[in-house]
Amino acid sequence: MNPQTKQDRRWTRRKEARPAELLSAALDLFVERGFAATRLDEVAARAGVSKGTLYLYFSSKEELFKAVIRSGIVPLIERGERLLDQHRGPAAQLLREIVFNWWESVGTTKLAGIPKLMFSECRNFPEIGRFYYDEVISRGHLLVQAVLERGMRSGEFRRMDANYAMRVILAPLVYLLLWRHSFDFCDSKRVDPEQYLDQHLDMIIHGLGSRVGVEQKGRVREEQSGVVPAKIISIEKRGGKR
Amino acid sequence: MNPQTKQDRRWTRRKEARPAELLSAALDLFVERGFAATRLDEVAARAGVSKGTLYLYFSSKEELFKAVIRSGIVPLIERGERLLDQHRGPAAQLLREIVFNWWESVGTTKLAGIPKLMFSECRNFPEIGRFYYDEVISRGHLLVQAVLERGMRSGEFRRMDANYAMRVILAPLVYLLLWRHSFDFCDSKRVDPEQYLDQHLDMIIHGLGSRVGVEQKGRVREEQSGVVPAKIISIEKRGGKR
Amino acid sequence: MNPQTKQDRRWTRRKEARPAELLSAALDLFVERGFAATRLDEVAARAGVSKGTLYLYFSSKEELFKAVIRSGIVPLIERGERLLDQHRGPAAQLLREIVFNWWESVGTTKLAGIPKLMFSECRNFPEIGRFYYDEVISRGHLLVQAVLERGMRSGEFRRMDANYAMRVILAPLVYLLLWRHSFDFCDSKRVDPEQYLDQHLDMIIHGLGSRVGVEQKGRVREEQSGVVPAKIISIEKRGGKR
Amino acid sequence: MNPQTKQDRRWTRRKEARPAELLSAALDLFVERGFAATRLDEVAARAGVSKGTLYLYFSSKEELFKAVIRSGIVPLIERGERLLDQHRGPAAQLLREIVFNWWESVGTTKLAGIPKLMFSECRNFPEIGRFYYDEVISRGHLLVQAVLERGMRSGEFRRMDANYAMRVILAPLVYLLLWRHSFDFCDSKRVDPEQYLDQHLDMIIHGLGSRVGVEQKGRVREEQSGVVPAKIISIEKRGGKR
DNA sequence: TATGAATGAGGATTCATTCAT
DNA sequence: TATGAATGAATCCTCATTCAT
Repeated sequence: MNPQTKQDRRWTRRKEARPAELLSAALDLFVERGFAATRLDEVAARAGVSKGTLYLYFSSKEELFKAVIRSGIVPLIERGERLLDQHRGPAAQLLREIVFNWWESVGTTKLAGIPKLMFSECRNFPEIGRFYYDEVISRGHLLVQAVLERGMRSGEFRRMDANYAMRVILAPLVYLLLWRHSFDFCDSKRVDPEQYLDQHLDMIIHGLGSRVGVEQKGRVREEQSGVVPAKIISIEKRGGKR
Repeated sequence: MNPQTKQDRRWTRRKEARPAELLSAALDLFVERGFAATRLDEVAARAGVSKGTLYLYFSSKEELFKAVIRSGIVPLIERGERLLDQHRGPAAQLLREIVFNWWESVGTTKLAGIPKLMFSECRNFPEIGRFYYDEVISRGHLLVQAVLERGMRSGEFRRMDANYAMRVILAPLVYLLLWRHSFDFCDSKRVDPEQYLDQHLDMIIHGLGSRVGVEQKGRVREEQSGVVPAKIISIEKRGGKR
Repeated sequence: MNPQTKQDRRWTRRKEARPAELLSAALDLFVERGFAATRLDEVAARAGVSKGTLYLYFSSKEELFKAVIRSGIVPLIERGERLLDQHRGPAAQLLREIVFNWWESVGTTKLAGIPKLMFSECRNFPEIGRFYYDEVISRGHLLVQAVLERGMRSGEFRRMDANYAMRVILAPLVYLLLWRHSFDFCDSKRVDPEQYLDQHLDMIIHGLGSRVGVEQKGRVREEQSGVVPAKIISIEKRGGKR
Repeated sequence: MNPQTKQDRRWTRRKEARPAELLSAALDLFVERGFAATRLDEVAARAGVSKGTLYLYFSSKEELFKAVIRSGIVPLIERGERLLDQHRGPAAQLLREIVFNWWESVGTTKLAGIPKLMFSECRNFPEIGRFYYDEVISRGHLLVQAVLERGMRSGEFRRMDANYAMRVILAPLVYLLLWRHSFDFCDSKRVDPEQYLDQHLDMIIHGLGSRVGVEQKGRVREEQSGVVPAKIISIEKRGGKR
């Protein structure tokens, strides 16, 4: 490999790498500041190029924004969908796998900022919002709902409205990402994401209630004795109000 | 009382209402568009005054923003705290009460937009973020944590890390507000908030697991003895990775 | 008249005068430099306001341009059309009147720059070009054509293609304006517009031909007999080429 | 001659043609859009080269502009001057010949766009304007003036101020070019240039007046003897105003 | 207190020009 | 010689802020 070739390659790589570098810088700043408050100067500076260069690759700030979103979502859901197809075994296990898989492939990467960004901006860019909804959110919804339905069919989970249950289950996952890109910096108690996810899964599967006693069903923890009349832990729905 | 007086009074009322009208208009727009993308022109127009008038009440856009946040949070938590103090009975009941109370007093009002706003902007206004964290979030955290701890002390709830459990419980509540101010408009399935909250409370208390069989169900943790057919619903933690 | 009133009036006048001042400044610069090379800063500065003020009255550079053209053409042709309606007497006289009237009301004012501007820019702003064509040029054409036809009907002018004749007659008039806004500054010989117009009218009416013959004078119509020693001044058309 | 050589030759020809191709493309665009609104990108694209290549031949946009003008004017006038030298016969004939010659050699080529360009830009590039004035305009002026003077000396034309007459005669010629590069596209009536030029020459030579009477030919002016129904066609100068 | 005209700093975007290949 | 990626000065336009009335 002669120097010429090396040069070429570096130059070429450069050119091919540019869009990705720019998208990365833009993602950071959009997530941090929001669309409007992000200056293209800064994006360019962070990517190590001049302002003008940006326009060689993206024709406007809004196009850059769209590209950031588009480029960030491609693989997000597919992995989960594959897991759903392949998994044999308890639905709870599948759920756990999906959740931690998602955390690894999304939660620990920069892509984790995209939900924060989309929640902030989807009103200003309804078109992109809808795109994101269709490509990511609704697919995520379907995925979790499918898991729930599988569990209900098998009798592993009790019967419930899968749509609502799905939303309640997803909420803490997405919320984790939102939190980490907003108030986390105020939070005196460092939250360990995996422990948080564990807690979430645990609670979803088992609930809060302690289930001692014979018939009872919960589970028992070391310290807990407790003869608990289970009624106590059921929550009466309030009288029909509203 | 002569007409003049009446005029005066109306005028006065008007004058006194101004800041509130402005704050209301500003809240709407900040929530909808974010801080940067909100124009003071529009705020003024929506409040029915001229742009100049805004500056009689708020010395800058940022001050207006602060005022919006400040004015929006005053009563948010206090009600919950009072409930905590006064409540006697099962913790689950208390939790349910707090949740629906919060929904009524916050979720169904314009104040529901503030969390969306704060999540979007707290990185741009760390000072306000911290203020909001201290005045609202951490108090909410403490409140829920207190409920959990009460439940655990009484044996109604099983033992767990109250900090993590609290976060997992709060997440779907806040998430509901965020959703309603962002992607809700894309959502084909209209989500009924109360049903959603019901589902959330139910799942938190009882978990997903079906309680059909007699003995069935619980689960056992590694260290726990117990002859449990628990495999079915227990979720094995993945091998230590990470 | 109390001071208050005076103040008001000055203020009011100011506000009402602004657009006109801006249009005037813009016309100057557009004529001098063309659309693209005119900076709005300069327009504002020449009008004695800041850049931002411009945008209170015109929403973009192009709108300003349109407004300049529109505001400049209103009265241009009407006077001529009125003359046409009212005039009794020889068509040549009418023509002369129209020409000098036009010179006075347009040629000696800033409006004289508009044709130069439109000739330069009509390709870049075809819509405005067409507007100008419809409102000004075609009306000018019709006006002159009407005069010619009146003269031909009365026998004062000889028969000819009124469309072409009209164009040939108008050309030097418009050209005078174009010249004065372009090369005039290079021209060592100061050209007196009125003398130029005189020469034009004279030549149009009488032609170049010398009147050597004695009695000479009248005129002959094509269909009219007449033994004409016209060869001298007639120009043989070249052999059919093209 | 081996293929290599052939290649070379073609290549060379290519290389030598480059500047001309660039000038041609630049002329088109400068004429169509004006100097400021023409982008070098487009010039290069139209010439089929990259933007960088342009700078191998012209060191700046302004230099390109100058080159366009310079290269476009070389032969414009010379032909007319030669005609003047060689012509024997009536001045009117000479004039006709010059006009149609000019039309053929300039009016029907791309060079016809240059006057439009110069009229638009000469204020922005006074130096080039003066150059153009000296090299083209003033020579054109002298040429026509010479013809007129020859005609006056020979008695073919009547006495008049040759400077003004020259300008009046030239105006419709130049105007034709300007028109064809500006408003022509709006013009519902397609104008045939040759017919236009014919009409122009005819009118200049003979005037508008109908020539009745037998011997006829000229025309009569007030001061001229002759029992003339001249009032009809003479145009009274307006009373001294201005 | 209320207005709204005026301001000008700030940011998106364009494009002539440079330069490494 | 030819390329086209990169640059950054220049310019349009926005909008928070001021201020005379």
